[in-house]
Amino acid sequence: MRLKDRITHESLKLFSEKGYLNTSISDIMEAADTSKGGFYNHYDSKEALFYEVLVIAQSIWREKVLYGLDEIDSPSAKVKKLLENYRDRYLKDDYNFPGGCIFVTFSVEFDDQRPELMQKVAQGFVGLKRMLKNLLEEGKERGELRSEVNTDRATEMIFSGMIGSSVLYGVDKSNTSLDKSINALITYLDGLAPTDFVVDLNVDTENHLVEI
Amino acid sequence: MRLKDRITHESLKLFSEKGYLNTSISDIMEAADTSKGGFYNHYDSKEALFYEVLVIAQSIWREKVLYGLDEIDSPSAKVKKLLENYRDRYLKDDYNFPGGCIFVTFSVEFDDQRPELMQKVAQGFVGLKRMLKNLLEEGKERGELRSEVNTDRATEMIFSGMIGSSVLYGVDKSNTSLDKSINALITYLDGLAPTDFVVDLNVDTENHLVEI
DNA sequence: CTTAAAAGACCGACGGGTCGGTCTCCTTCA
DNA sequence: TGAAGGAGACCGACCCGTCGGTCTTTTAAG
Repeated sequence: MRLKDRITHESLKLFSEKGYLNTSISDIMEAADTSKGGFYNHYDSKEALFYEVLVIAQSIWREKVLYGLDEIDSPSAKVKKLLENYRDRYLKDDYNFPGGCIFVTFSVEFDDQRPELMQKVAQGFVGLKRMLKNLLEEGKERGELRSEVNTDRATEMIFSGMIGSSVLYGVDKSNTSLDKSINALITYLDGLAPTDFVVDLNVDTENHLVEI
Repeated sequence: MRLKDRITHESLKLFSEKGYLNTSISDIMEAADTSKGGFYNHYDSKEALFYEVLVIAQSIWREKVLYGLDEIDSPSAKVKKLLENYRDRYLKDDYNFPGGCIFVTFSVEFDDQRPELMQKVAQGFVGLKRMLKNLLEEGKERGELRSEVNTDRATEMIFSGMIGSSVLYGVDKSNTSLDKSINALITYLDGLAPTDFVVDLNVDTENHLVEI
């Protein structure tokens, strides 16, 4: 692995653990086993490194979270797969993001403080939310979601649930509690389907509508 | 306002905006209009200040978020009121927390980095989650929630939704989008009630069960 | 031998924290 | 009653370490 790649990769990990502001260049130098000269030979400044790392992080995010989605036709199954990927392939990815979701870390440390950096990070959030919204809309059109489901509110639930889950995963670093919170979102999504779609809703009692 | 109170109050605000690690004592000195001597006359260290500010933040949180709950008998109405308080009285409280939820900020900057500080913050999360769980359990026992509702999953949804909402509020600082995400949680909560409880579900089409 | 990569000495700014000192106000005793 | 004394709030110069960043020197590959 070339030095430049070592620097970006170690920065990715350190930023996800400590954030950008609290990671010093000496931290990065040590992790990448290099020196000031080695670092500044490849990057003009810490901020230049940030922008490059952000782009890399976004591309890894896409590769992890959107994995296998294009092989799925059903929009609601796509959302489900996205949540599973988010849980298993992205948040649990210790190799790239040992400190949890790097975008959440960035957004918390940059708001009120570094609006120019914040903006770049926020774009990713907007994109994810729009994607969720579009998938749910399309799922509703196809009859995969009940007709009275409000897709705006469902998007809010899933989106804020994803962000909240990753914050809480950072707090306790417990795989089982991450599974619980993402699985709650998946069950919620399943619950939006029409009753004749429900095959594995796994609620306490099954299908109370029939009982009425 | 005495100097010590000015210091704690300004620290509260600065910590909520910039976090603990990225707030310097000079920032605090400037905001509280004092000097090194003035600061260290009241606090032994920056960390000692942190613990005091944390306790104050928690007591303000309780006062804001639990306001009026003891006058309510119904557990599910308590959860609803809590969410409204969280939205209107806590997150929008610019006087004390101009940077949004201080606990989220702390938890993101401390995980992987300052476990001893993290622990104190995490206790608050545990307490809130347990409170939500207990209220939903009790609501279910009283028949305010449908019998097939899984209170564990419902707790996950509301809890992670609250955390996610406050992160996203920090990102865009928009009252309307905060309202949207918290209102989605409230609507979700309403949706857990038995059908004969539903009076203002305000979904797109009303009460599809009747139609069947 | 050339040249790009990497090393590390060095710089000024700023971090948390210390310390000698001043100023104000309250106590105390003639 | 009023001057002496003492306590503690507050000030700011200073300490040492670390920050991001620069620059010259050394290394090593072609």
